[in-house]
Amino acid sequence: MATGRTHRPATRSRGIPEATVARLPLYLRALTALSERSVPTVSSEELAAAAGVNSAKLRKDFSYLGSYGTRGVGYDVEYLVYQISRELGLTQDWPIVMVGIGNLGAALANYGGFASRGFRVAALIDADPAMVGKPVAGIAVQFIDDLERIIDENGVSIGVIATPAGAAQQVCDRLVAAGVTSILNFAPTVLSVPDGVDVRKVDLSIELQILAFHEQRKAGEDNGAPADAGGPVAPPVAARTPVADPAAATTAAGAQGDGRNGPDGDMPAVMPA
Amino acid sequence: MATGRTHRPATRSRGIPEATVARLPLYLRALTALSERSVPTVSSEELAAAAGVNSAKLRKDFSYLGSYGTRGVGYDVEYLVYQISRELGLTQDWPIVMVGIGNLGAALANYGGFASRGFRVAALIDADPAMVGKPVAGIAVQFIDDLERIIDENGVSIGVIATPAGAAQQVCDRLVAAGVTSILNFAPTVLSVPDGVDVRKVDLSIELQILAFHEQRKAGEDNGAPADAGGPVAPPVAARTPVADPAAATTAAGAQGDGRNGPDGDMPAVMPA
DNA sequence: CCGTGTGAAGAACTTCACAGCC
DNA sequence: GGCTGTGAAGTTCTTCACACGG
Repeated sequence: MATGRTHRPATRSRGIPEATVARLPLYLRALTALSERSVPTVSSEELAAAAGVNSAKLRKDFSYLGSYGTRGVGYDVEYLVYQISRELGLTQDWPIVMVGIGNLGAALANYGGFASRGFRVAALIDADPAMVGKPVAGIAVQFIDDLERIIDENGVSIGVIATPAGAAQQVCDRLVAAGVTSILNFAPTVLSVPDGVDVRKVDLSIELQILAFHEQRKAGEDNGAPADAGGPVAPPVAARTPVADPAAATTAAGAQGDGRNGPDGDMPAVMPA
Repeated sequence: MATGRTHRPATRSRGIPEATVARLPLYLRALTALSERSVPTVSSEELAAAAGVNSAKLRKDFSYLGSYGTRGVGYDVEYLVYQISRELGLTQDWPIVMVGIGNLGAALANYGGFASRGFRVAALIDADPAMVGKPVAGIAVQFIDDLERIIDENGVSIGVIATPAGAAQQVCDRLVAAGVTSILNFAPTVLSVPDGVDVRKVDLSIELQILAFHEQRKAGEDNGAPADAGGPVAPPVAARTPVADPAAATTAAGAQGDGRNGPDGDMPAVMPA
C-alpha cells in the first residue's frame, strides 16, 4: 500500500474545479446579455437555461465562488457579472500577441469577442515579409524578428499561435523564452512547454471528427432515418478514403507520393527563422 | 475476457467513453504522422508522448476499441490508423455545409484539416447576396435560400455555423429541419436543438478566458502585486466579499497538460523541416 | 525480459434532495 | 412559498499496479 503520492498533494482548500472554471465564461456571457437588457436578478433555473447547463450544476459552481445569491430570490445580475469577471481575471487588461496572420489569424484578429472581454491585441506577428506592415483589423502586422521586443515592451503573458503546424513549436519556444506563460494554440500540433506554462488548444478538425463518430452511430442504430436525409449515408461518388487498407499486411507503405508537407497546410506562414 | 476474436466483444460495442472518443482524433493525428514517416510500430509510451497524454490512459482508451496491440512489442501503426478511422467514422465521406462565410467562415473553408480527414465541403452558404457566387477556397458561395435543397441533394448530415450570434439559432433551426443532425457551432450563442441532434461548440474567447484565470493565479502566487500592464479596472459594485483565496496552489494543472511534459525536451518532430 | 491489457483504487465531476434562509 | 447552498449519493474518468502473453 504505497501511500506515498509524490505528485502534487491534494491541496483542495480553495481551488475552483477546472470544470467549473471552464463554465464561468458561459455564465458570464449569459449574464452580460441579461445585464444589457437591464434584468436585475435571475434564478439559477433561468440563468442555467440561458447558459445551456442544468441548474444544480450552476448552483454548485457558484458555491465555489462564494454565496452570492439570495435565497428565495436569485442572483443579482450586475454583482455576479463583477464577481465572475474578477474571478476569471477579466477586470484587468490582458495584452496578447497573435502569431501567424493567415486566414485564421486574420479572422481571429477581427473577432470582436476578444476585445470585449478584457483582452487587447498588442500585436499581430507574422514571418512573411510580405505581410509586414499590412493592416489587419486595424493593426499593422509586425515581423517575427521583433517578437521578443514586442512581448517585453508590452508585458505580454498570453500568446495565440495560429501558424501552420510546422512552425508552431518554434514559435511556442520563442514565446515562452520571451516570457509568455499562457498559450492558446490553433495549430494542429502538440506543443511541449516547461512546467508553469499553460497551453490550451483548439483544433477545428477534432471537433468535426467527434461529431462524425456520433453521427455514424446514429446511422448505425437499429432503426434509422428519424427524418429524411438519413439513410445509409449514401456516399455516391469517390469517397476515396485517406486511410490505409484493412488487411494491409505490408508495413512498407512508403511515403505514398502525396506531396503534402504536413497534415494540414494552409495559411501563409511563419517559417523557421 | 475471452481472448478470441477481436471483433466486437459483446460487452462494450455499445460504450466507448466520451472522454476516449474525444482523444481518438489526437491519437489519429499522431499515428498519421508516424505513418508518413513509415514507422511500423509504436509503444504506448511513444505514442502517448506524441499525442500529449499519458500512456496508461492511452492503453485504457485502446482497450475499449479492442486488443489491437501486441504484448512486448507495441501497436502496428497502419492497422491502428485504420481501426481508429473506422471507429470515428472517417472511412466514409462526410459532406458538410458551412453557413456564414465571413472572416471566420472563409478561414475555416480554407482550412486543410477538414478535407484531409474524410470531410468534404459540399457547400458554402451565406445570407449576403453580395457574397453569392464569389469563390472561397475554390467553391462558389451559395445563397441561403437554397439551404434546404443543398442539404437534401447532397445528403448532408453535418453543418458548420459560422454566422454572427444573432443569426445562429435561425440557421440552426433551418439546418435541423432540413435533416442535419450534427452541428459544429462557432457562434457565441447557446443553440437549442431537438433530441437526437448533436451540437458541439467552439468559442474562441472562452478559451482565452480560461487562460486568463490561470494566468491570474500565477501572478498572485508569488507577489501580492498586481500583474503587469494596466491597472485593475475594478469598478466595485457591492461590498467585496472575502472569498479570497491567495493560497490556491490548485491541483488544476489545467489545459493540455497531463502533468507530464516531456522530460526529454524535444519530442519527435513530426514535421519535416 | 517487454509492453499490453485490465481489474481495482482513486479522483473528479454531476446529480439528487433537502435543510436553511429570505 | 420560493430558491439558494450543500452534504451525500451516483457517475464518469484517471491512475495504479500487475498478470499475461509474445
